[in-house]
Amino acid sequence: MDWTFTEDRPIWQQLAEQLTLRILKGEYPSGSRLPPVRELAALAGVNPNTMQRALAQLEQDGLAVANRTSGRTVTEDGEVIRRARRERAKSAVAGCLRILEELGYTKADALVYVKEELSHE
Amino acid sequence: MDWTFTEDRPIWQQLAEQLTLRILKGEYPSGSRLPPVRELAALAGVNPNTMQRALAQLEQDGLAVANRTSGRTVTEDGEVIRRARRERAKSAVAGCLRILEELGYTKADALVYVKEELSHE
DNA sequence: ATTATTGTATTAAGCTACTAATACAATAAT
DNA sequence: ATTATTGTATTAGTAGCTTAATACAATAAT
Repeated sequence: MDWTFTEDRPIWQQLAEQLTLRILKGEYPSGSRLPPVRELAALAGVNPNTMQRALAQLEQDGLAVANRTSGRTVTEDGEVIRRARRERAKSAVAGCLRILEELGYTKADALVYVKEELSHE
Repeated sequence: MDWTFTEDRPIWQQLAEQLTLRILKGEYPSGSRLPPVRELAALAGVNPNTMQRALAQLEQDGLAVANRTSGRTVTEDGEVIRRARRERAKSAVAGCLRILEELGYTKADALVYVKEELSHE
């Protein structure tokens, strides 16, 4: 992954999202140790404080646990991760369907549209 | 509509999106006159400048046209509106599918998921 | 015991973005 | 000609973000 950011939102939010994605993808498996804050910050090219802010978000989400001096690990609760995965997928689909509905697409229309997009992708 | 905002993004962006949606839905038809900046601002409960900023975005998108003292109208180019509709729908679907793919869903999985969401909605 | 590592907290500075208040400019209405 | 309406521009204040520099706390490693 490449740690690229857009300018329309705080970097720490984008960092949190990308870190979360890596966990959900299994790149940082449940129970595994995350690199130190300073190292992650260097990798992403941001200030350690900014990375710290992002990691604090992950902890609030229950995805990571900080252990004083032995670093920080991904939660060992696999269910938390699976739930996060489901929620992310569900909100993505729901958000998409909401927009299509707002635009006046019927459910049937929406499905056809999704199929179409899938076909020529 | 209710002009509600979240705190994670600039209000003017949210205003622009909601105004755009109204146009795409036909609430403000092609060629029709939009309420004055100050009136829209009052309706939405924001500062006129903030609304002005949102309207500037609509003009940049080609959806609205400002006429010095005779107010501001929705573009008369229906094609621009239809294109905006398509783009909005397409990006919604594409964004959703991108997220599902990132999470490891296959295309078949994604379709099943969408169907499921549609069924119990 | 000492040292190195790691997470956390604090303070400050620079910068940008958002919002607000107000003034200005142009023209339609009278 | 005057007035009211409308879009636009200017200025300023506030808040948040990012970075930076340090310092502290806890504990694993030696």
